[in-house]
Amino acid sequence: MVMAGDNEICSQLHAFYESMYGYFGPRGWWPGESQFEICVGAILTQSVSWKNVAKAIDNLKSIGLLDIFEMYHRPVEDIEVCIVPTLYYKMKARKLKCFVNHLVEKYNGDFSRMFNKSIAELRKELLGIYGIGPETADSIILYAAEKPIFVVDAYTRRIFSRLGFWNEIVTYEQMQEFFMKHLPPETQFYNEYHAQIVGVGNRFCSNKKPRCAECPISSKCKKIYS
DNA sequence: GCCCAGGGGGCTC
DNA sequence: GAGCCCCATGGG
Repeated sequence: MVMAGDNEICSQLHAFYESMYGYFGPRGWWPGESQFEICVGAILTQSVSWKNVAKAIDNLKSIGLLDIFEMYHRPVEDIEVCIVPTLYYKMKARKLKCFVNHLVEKYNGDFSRMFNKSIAELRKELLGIYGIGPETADSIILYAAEKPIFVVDAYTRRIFSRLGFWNEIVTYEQMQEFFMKHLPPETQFYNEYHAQIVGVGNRFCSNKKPRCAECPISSKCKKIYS
């Protein structure tokens, strides 16, 4: 972790945000027309880019499976064929089933009931569902439940290690605490901040082909990869 | 042909 | 509780 003062870190984080927002504009996250679609997307995007998830979501929609009770009643094989593009499709179909089972059997499919609790309680509950780890739980809390928790991911790890804030072996919780300590807990701000980071990660900061020269925050990077 | 992609579960020690 | 392997496809 860096040794700079908290105030300095706060200003740096805000400056990064301004640079990214200036480049991309509002990103309108999370893509999804319903809370259920957001949750499905959060599970499907595990370890895969959104492009593949979009195909899978379209497939699910086309046969009416992007519906809580439809997904609850239909066999897992129906889900599998729709989500092949998202990698690990057999496991992810099982994960979707576990999530929808929980939602229906405990809350009769009512998200407002499921989300009507503190962030800490909701997070603990989500982490108890098969297939939901820290990042997926936090994505659901922020984007579906609209409660202020900062979502971090592989892009956050990579970008902020290249910016010099930590090394790559930092834990998920360390990264999350870092942002939540230095940024005000506002749902819409956390929403947009994470969306901006993913934008930068996608376009400029891949492991294969970094494009630092065009990246809106690369001038702050300590390490430049060519 | 090879590498890697926005995680998470399960096992080992 | 860290360190591995597994899942299993598609694009650059």
